[in-house]
Amino acid sequence: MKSIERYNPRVEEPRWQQAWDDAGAFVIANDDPREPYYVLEMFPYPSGRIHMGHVRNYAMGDVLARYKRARGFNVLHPMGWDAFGLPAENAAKKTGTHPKQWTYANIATMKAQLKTMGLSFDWTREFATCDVAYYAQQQKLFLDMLKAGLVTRKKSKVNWDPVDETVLANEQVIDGRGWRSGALVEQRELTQWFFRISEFSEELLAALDGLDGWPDKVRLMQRNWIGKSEGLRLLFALTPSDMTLTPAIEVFTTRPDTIFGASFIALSPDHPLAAELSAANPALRAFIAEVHRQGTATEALEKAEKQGIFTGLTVAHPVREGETLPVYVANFVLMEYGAGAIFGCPAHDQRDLDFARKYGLPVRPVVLPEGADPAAFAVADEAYTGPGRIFNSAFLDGLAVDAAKRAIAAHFAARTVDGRPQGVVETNYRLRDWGISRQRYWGCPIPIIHCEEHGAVPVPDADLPVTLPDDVTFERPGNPLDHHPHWKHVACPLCGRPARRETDTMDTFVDSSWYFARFTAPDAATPTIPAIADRWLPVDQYIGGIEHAILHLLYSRFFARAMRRTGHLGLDEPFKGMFTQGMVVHETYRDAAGDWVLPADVVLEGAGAERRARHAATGAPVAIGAIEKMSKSKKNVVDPDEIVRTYGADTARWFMLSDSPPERDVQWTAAGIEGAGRFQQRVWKLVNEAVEVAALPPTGTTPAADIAALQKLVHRAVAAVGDNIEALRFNSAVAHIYELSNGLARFAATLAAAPTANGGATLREGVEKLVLVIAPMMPHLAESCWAVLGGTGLVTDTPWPAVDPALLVDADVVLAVQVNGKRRGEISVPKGADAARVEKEALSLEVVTRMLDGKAPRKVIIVPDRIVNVVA
RNA sequence: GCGGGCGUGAUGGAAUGGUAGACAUACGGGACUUAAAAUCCCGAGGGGGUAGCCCCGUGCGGGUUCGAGUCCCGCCGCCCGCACCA
Repeated sequence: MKSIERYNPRVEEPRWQQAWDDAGAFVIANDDPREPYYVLEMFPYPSGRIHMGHVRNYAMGDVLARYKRARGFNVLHPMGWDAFGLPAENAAKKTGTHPKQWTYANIATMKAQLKTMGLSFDWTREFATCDVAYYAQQQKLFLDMLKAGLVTRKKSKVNWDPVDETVLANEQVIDGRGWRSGALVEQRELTQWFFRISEFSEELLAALDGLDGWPDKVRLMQRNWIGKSEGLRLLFALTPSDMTLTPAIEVFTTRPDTIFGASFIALSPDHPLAAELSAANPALRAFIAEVHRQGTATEALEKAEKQGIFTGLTVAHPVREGETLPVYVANFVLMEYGAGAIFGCPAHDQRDLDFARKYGLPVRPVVLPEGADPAAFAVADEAYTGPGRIFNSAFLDGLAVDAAKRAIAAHFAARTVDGRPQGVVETNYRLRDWGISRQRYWGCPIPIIHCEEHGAVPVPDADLPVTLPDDVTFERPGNPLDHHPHWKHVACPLCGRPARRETDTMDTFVDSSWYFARFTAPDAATPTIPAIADRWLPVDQYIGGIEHAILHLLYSRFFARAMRRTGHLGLDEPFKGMFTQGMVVHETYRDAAGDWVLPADVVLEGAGAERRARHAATGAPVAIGAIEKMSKSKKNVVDPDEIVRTYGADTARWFMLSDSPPERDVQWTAAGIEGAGRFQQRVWKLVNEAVEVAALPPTGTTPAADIAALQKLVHRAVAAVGDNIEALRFNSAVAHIYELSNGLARFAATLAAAPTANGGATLREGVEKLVLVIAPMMPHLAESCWAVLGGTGLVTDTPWPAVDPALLVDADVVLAVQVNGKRRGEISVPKGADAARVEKEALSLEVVTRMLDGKAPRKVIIVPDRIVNVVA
């Protein structure tokens, strides 16, 4: 047999990419009659270069897209760029390159990199969110949402960096200082634009139950984030009354059943009443200022001691006649949640207990754990928050917690304070409105004009889009749009008098909250064409990182609802299936000086405990460190370009999909990628050999049983690979492909020694199917093999191989025979054999008779076609 | 603190409550080679036995079951999310 040349991906891969391009293989039409299927991977931020995390993400999506296409679907598989964001402005500050230039150059680089991976994207639908055509539509959406009452403008507290003159996200505040400037961060009240996501709190929560194509973990994270809690809004009358202040203080509680144990009231330092009182109370003023100063250091909050200051006010105890409760301002009460004030029941809330112990307030247990002695039950350092019966509580005594909540709610509903019901049942959510104003240049301008007379006026349709000016400078701190000589000076659309353009831009999360819809009609003159969007949406399978489990996915779910209200979409849930992939991790290496070393500069020797590393160039020893997420800072990165150049895209894709389950982290290793490369060569060799062996003059006939065995192997593998791809279990699909190719190779070797006509035909058929099932994962190799096999057209246009169900079942089955639950032997019986026969055969096994030692079995359990268990 | 997940050979990992370790990597042995690489074949959870076989084994301790890696309870360890949410 002639020797087979090695498969050369460097030649073959570009060739097939060109062939797909020429055939327009992945350009799809909205009106294609085939059933639509939408596969989407989270689009990348154009940071500069593709990394291995992208490779893994897109490899997974591509397998599914190609598989579904082979299954006859019209598959939408688009790609674009999440292109607005701060890094572009930082680059501008550092290198002087304009954000636009920097961003589009990065896109060009990364697109070229993606092209070498042979991904089945419909590139005709590509867009970047910084394209004017895209953000123009986003401005229309914003104005429609404003009209629909889904946008508001309100004051809110923000982290303000006084040096950079910008708002910082919580993550950008480190130890109370700006991450970039190092300046002490201030809390400022700014008027900002908000999307009213909280309007949908209940809906967003309730709909999670229906998202059964999502990981439970993500649904749970969203549930917690929305944070629903049901309780009572309760009024406490000031006593003695002071009408110059307020008649009553309002609190929110989820534990009204513990009201008899209440021993104080605490206001948030941001509570209006606290501000009012502080005017005449320097100590209180100082306390509030101190809390604000500490407030920004989020990290310190968890350890911060419960602190408070007595305001001098007291309120009447609502159920203990004649008693009063002191009113404090306390550092642990948040203004943003509930009523910004609480009542403290120290016996049954840990924070209240800590506070009460510090300020010597009474601790009165009112919930008795099941079985506890009411006379002896006491609370020391640990509050009791569990279930039980109410005691020490007059008319609530003896009730369970839930019953007591209802009873006390009814009690307060029937009473009034200041002419209002004293208690009102209320549901609260942790979810707050989404503040989208950013004092930055490289984002979507908010299409509003501020007029002294008319307030915030929407930019008229005719004046849209509001485009970003190119001539901006980044030398001065603050927002370049604000510094621009004339951009913001415009006339009021209503009165024509001088007015000021809104210079804030939108949070970049807005851009990514509806891009999936835009892909369905990327050139439309409206944000979407609803009929087309509704045909494609929801996205059948969305794939991306777990880091977006909350914000991005929640914002997108909100946007779908907002777009439905404004007539741009006909559905609520944007993503039917969601999959969160694991990270790509790699060992870290450090030299003697403690500097990180790139894996490419490291030579590894030995195995196990003997494993050593040294520097490739110098030979100096290098310490092998922890396995961590690939990151530039630790240099434990492998460049996809390098891998594609050395091994080819298919090998990189194959390695990313094999071994690790897709939801878990995958460890990149040199051995792993080499193994994947070897498999690529093995398939190539097998296909070429099969063609030669099948063409050899026959010397006999292969027994029917051997033919059937191979066919079974092939059909089972095809079925298993399909099932596994559908379930996104790519690692299991890979294992079945290995089994298939190993089986085919063994068969080919046997046939080479004694060629037959029937064997040759069966082998060829098997190899053809192998090629078709590896195609979603190694598409270039599959095309090359297909050509060798003389297949018609491109694999890309070839349907998934059919499976003969008859070949998936056996005539005979091997049953494991257990004695007392331990496997002792096996019997082969016809499939579906009756219990009597199975029992007879099992009991006649030598090992079974020996174990039974002449006694009759106590019981024989037979699971048809699976197992026999003899209980001795 | 609250919530969730995970723990299986040297390693990554398979396994609808039904033959634990599929498949791969690394390793050992062999074939081919002057040699190496590549390739192919064989071996392999631990222990015992010439062998047929036997004992032990999925973090630890219990339980349910004819049967548990899988279900339940309690620990230990690691990872992730949220975090003063009343």
